[in-house]
Amino acid sequence: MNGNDLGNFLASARTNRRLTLRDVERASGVSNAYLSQIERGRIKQPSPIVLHALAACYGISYGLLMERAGYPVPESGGAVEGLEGLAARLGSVTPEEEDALADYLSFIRRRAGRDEP
Amino acid sequence: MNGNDLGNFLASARTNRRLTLRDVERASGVSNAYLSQIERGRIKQPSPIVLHALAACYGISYGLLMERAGYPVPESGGAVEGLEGLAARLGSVTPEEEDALADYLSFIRRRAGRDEP
DNA sequence: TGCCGTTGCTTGCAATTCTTAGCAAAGAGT
DNA sequence: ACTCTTTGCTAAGAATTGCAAGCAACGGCA
Repeated sequence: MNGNDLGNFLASARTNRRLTLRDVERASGVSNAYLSQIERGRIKQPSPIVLHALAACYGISYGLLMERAGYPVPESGGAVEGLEGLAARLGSVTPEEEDALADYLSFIRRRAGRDEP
Repeated sequence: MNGNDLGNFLASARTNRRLTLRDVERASGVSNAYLSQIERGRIKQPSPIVLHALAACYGISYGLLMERAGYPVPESGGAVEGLEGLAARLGSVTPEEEDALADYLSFIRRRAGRDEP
């Protein structure tokens, strides 16, 4: 919809770990109100300090969050951006879930390929 | 004097290159007014985007400027364990596909079990 | 002397970040 | 019904970033 990217990413990272906004507030020090604004796209570029706290809370890469927020990242050329991004977003995945996701992606692409090249 | 560090660093970087504030403005896009404020310590944490532009202008390390500004610097690393297989299977993924996969995983988990993280 | 361009710096001002306080809906327990 | 907690979310404000405009001092040149 909107040019959001970081918000959806952080929202699914949180919900997939089954954490509430206040859980993350206690663990990271970022207020639940502010976190909600980030997830809903009201805040476009949170400070790197906030991103670092959230990365530590979710156990994902700080550099990846920097990239998602639109900040330049020292070393990343963005070559493997898609893979790490998805992995960080989904959290740990069982082999069964892995199979299901792979199948579902194939399904999506097959269906999309009919209307949209 | 102050707890300044970034300002003095940038000021000497500029004067050692015999550049004026307006030279740097033209080369980096950062206004001379704002540059002056940074050098004098009035601005404590410029955006990473500004730091990146200045680093490119002076030919110095962006990560170093981030560090001087008091931002956390992404340490190279940060791999997510257990997801290499999935990432290798799925290949590169568009943001839209990422959203769909994240939603689908939430759907799977909600349906499969309510007791297990 | 007067005039003009350059330099560093300050002054408003708009836009953004981030917090505290609080609201409405949903749920569980009595 | 009622009460209390938890959840996501919003409102209002303080603090900060960043820019356009302008100011005072300096130097060069006729």
